[in-house]
Amino acid sequence: MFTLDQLAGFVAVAEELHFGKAAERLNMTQPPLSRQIQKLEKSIGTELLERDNRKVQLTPAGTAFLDEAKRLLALANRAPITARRIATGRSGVLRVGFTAASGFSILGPLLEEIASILPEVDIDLQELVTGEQIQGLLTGELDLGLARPPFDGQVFDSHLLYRESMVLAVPAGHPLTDLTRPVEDEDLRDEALIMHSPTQAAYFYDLVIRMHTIQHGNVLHSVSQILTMVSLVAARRGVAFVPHSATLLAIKGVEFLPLAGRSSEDPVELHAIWNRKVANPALRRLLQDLEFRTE
Amino acid sequence: MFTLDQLAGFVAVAEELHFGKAAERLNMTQPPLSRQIQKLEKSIGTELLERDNRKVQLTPAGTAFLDEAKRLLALANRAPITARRIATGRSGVLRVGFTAASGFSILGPLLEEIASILPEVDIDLQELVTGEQIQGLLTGELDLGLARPPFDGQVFDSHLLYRESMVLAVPAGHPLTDLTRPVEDEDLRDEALIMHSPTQAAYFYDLVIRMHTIQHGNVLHSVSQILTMVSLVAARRGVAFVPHSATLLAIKGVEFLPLAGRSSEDPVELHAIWNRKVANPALRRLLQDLEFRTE
DNA sequence: TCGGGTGATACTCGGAAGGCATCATGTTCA
DNA sequence: TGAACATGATGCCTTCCGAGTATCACCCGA
Repeated sequence: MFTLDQLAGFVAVAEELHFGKAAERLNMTQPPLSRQIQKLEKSIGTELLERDNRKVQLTPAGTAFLDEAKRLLALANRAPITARRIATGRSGVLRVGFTAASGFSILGPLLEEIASILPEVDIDLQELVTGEQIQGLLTGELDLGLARPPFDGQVFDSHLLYRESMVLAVPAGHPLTDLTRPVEDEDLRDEALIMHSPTQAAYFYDLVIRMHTIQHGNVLHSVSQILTMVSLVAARRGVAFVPHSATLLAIKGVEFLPLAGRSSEDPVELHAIWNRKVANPALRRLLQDLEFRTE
Repeated sequence: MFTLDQLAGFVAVAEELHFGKAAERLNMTQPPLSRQIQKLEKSIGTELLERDNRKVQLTPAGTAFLDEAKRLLALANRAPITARRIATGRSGVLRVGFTAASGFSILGPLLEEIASILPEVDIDLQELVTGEQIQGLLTGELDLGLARPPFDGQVFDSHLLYRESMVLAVPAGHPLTDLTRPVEDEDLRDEALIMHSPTQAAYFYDLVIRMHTIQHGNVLHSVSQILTMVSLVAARRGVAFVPHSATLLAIKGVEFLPLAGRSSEDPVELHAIWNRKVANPALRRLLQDLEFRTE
């Protein structure tokens, strides 16, 4: 049987793809690390890494094993924490990731609901973008995420929490506020636009691109946080597409206008997502009580 | 950090509720087991077992930890097995590229055969032209291609899957359908011809150029997809040389006529090709079982 | 009070793991 | 083309961990 140290060694090498750097990261020298990996491979019964004298690569088996090793280590890290929590009278921890935007609206009520179902469970909250949440759910550092599509249905199960419309954030007193009808794309032809980052906020970026005709010359900034966008609007730098829940932000000098077209059909989705391999007993109980489907 | 042996020790004691019997089950003596548990508790930071000199009981923290420990051990047992399965090719992913034309005919049966040889291997299919397949095989993004010559025999190994003839696709009711003999090049002197793209479908283009005398003034379109060609024929835009397997396309308003000369000698080849440096164990197993030659 | 049962402790020894020095091999650049 | 460099593997030494044996400490019942 292998040891957890060997797993940690393997993960380090698999991530660095370099024995020396991995050894450094593990605060040890390279030779014992080499031997660790050799022993691990021997006890597994198959090669995990392919090393010619120039570079290190994962074999297919190694790729799969890396996944399992990470999960194992995450579980091994979490188990003692859970035990200690229980020993001190609480019954566990639920680590929840959420996107900033979900914090404006659903997070509060959801937490209250969780607290009523699992009164003795500590809830550990982290604001993370969807990509980071998915990473966390994979490694077991997170139990539940409040995130936006897309995510891999093979690995994650999910539950649609709610849908909302997009609205347009404009500075107070802006000419568009005089309109008595929803804002059309045409109206924005000459407006400076504060856009979402296509990498950091891909979901919103894609949504807006899909539903609206954007004059690219008008785009001023690419930002990843809704709050930042609204702040920039308040600073009269331009207008911005934001989810309806952003109207709950009481920021002075910003008004929110309805949009015409498909943006009014609640296209913005927020999902609760979790790893299908639910490891945390508190989460399992929560999903049952909330009647989210699980398997 | 604790060790997996300590976990196994803890699980044994937790299930037996007796150090001596647990030690026996683990093929060891009782004293080291006691110390194992002590160390485990120390590294966890909390008591897991309550022992007075008469009996052993789980603490609440111990109960929760037992759950996690079992899960951990199960995972630790399974991970090497999974890795070995992948290494021996019994499990994993096989990425297969295929040309659209091969999809009409051989792809279905081939997939069935692969599925029967490698029932637990996921097959990832991508429709790609030969050039893209070769690229994918080089970068390792593809394991197996169903493609047409030419390709570099230094780098790729291949196996001829089948040969077929070229036929002529003509609109229904076209005068040529009245012929009782194969179509000669002469017959096409005044026909509008839908040709293959010399860049995107070089294989077919070269084949036709080599085997037939084409009146270049007659060429109407250069397209890369067999399906597109047949559709254009159906739209009565002209006639087209297509591989025999295209007759399997049930497109209305198209008839297929035999060709005279070398085109009737099955000149169209479809090969399975793969990188000589087979990296994917699933592929290695497949090639062996299909008795494709490898080195 | 004594004997049986049970978990903890003391001591010893073998093996495993880490560090240092060095090797083997492949790459790069003058 | 050859010398310096980079990188993973090996040999050797030392340390430390863990298992075994023997024994202790404690509780219980007769």
